[in-house]
Amino acid sequence: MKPTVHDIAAHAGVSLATVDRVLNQRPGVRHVTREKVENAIREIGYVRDVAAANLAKGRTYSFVFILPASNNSFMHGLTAEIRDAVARSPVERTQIRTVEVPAFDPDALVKALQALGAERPAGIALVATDAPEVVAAVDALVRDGIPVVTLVSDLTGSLRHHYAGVDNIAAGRTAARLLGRFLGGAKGEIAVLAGSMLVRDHRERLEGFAALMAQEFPDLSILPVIEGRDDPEMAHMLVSDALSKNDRIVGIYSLGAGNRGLIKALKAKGAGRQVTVVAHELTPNTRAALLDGTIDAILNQDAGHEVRSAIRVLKAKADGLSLIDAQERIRLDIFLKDNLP
Amino acid sequence: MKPTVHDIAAHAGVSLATVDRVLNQRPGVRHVTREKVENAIREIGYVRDVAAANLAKGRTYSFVFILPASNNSFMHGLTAEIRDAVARSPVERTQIRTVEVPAFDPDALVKALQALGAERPAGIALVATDAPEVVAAVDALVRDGIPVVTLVSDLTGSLRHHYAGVDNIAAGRTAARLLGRFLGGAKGEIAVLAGSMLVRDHRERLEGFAALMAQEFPDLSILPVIEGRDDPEMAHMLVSDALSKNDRIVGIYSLGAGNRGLIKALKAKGAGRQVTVVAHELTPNTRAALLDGTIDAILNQDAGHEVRSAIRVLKAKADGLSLIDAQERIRLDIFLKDNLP
DNA sequence: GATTTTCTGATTTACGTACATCAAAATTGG
DNA sequence: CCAATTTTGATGTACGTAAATCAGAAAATC
Repeated sequence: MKPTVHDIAAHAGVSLATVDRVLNQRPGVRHVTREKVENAIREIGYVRDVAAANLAKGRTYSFVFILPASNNSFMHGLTAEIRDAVARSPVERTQIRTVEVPAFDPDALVKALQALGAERPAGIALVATDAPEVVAAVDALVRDGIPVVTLVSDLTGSLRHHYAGVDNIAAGRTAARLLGRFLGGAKGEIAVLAGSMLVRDHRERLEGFAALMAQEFPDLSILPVIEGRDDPEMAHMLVSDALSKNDRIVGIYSLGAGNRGLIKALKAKGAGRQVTVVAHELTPNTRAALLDGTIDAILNQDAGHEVRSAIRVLKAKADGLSLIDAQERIRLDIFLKDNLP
Repeated sequence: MKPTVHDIAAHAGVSLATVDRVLNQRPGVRHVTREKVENAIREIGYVRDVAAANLAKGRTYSFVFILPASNNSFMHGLTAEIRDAVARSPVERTQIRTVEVPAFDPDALVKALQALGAERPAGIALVATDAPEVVAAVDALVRDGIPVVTLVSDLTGSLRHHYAGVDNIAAGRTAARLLGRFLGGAKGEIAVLAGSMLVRDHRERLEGFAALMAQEFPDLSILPVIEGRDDPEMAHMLVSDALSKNDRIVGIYSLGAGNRGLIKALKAKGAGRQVTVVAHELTPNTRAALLDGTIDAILNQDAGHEVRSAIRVLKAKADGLSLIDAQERIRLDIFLKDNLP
């Protein structure tokens, strides 16, 4: 049978109350007594029954998700996943609230973080905007004992407990290898469509992409990055333009959102041409384009997995429990026509 | 606040005991009363607190995993993951036991299933061998009310509650597309190395592979399947032989285990040749080969995810809870050099 | 040695559910 | 209508932990 608090008490020769004081780090226990109890815990291999503990505490975890108010498919998907999690939340003793902040606006994010610090939620998940003041705000929360995880976009150099997102440098490298291999030794130029180079994940993807291209596919040269601001209209215009002006373009890497415009441009201009395309994020648009051959491969991060992972991590941190690392690793999904979910 | 059994009782105007009788389908409740209670449950949106319920029941789920006694890296990885799950099991109120049966032996599997039926575990996960008598044995268990999930290899036509594994036809198609695209329009022949065509997953992979090859890459022809029985020695010999005899081989699809032999053969013979290779299952061997360029892509199923998913599903079935479908979908991971975990 | 302060023990209630028992009420059969 | 039966109510205990109270013991202070 699993050992209980009573077993600890018996084994350590102390009372239940003392065991409780030690377990829940309440004051009023002499050092020697505390050690006796801790030894007993170790010796009989006690593990707290979290379910019973939470039942007793009547605890509900209140988590907050801070999201940028971006209007693209990926963010819509993300909020949908959070909604689903909210729907499940009563069962899991969690209470999840989302806060929207203007996108790419460090100050607004900092304000939101500071406001949250005052209410002391059981945990915070945020899509980070990469700026020193945000790092400082996050660090302040962490020092204050509030679990913080970054979602989708990380905050390097901060004390955040965990990052629930993909390795974007690896994603860029993977995209480069796919494009390079699919092009099978052809010479030519590669266009890169990004949202904005101000966003860390986009920068990182480009960095990985460019590095691997230079290293392994020297016959393919990368054109100056097209910044479409994740906007379909703008992407459409810019890509159309590039394809008309430059007929040496053999491949395109779309590392941001706004793929609707890219696809439209490809369908119009691509008729007579053979352009190999690798894009990010599986959405209804990119899925259709993959199936009809406009796009050759899609790199994806599973928003549902990210949200669930973030919640699991926050919960574990709040309870002081350990994680199954492999389970919390967010994978970079590669989708071809044939392995779509 | 979350409604409790007391709220149901108050709302339905009955006693707690009656609510309990309805909730746990105990006898002795008139039809009309039962309906009153059920309506109340629906109206106030009661959901049973599973943690509290299990605490009260003192319940521990006893699950059994039935595994083939195969000696390859994938199965070793799978058993390692199960071991990890066993280590975590006390925390999750589960008790997991594994049973080994001879590989590819339907009769042995049926015997094991029947023996288990007698002890009525809370759930069974099995790596299925595809045979009618196994289907019958599984169906008998399911009819008897025992949750059953298939792991890694499915049992089509059976009543199993769930399959925790990848879509092997899609895997074969994906392999074909990768090989075809990587070969970039080259003409030539493709060798296929399988374990045995008696195993359903291998058959399905081949089926998907052949279908897509024929359809989209007519310049690549598939050679008769090499059956290496998932044995490194045998695979080594057969592949070496094939490579020596046939210099039109430009690609290899290894859809089973025993990749150690394949890699050895490729390293010996491949020096002067350019053979594109897609293999299944990420193991220390295949990982090294991917990194050194001997293998070009690895298709993988995450054994850890499969095991955890199987346990979650069994638990949900045992509790009569619903699942998050997306979470239980086992993905086909595609690994290139750059996105290895 | 008396007094204050710091620890420790004993005990109780609570969380939400399961399960058992016994008595009381309602229903059914004859 | 009475007896037999079925249905319902009232109540208590249990699961493993948290948290609180209060009394008593031990240690520290003077």
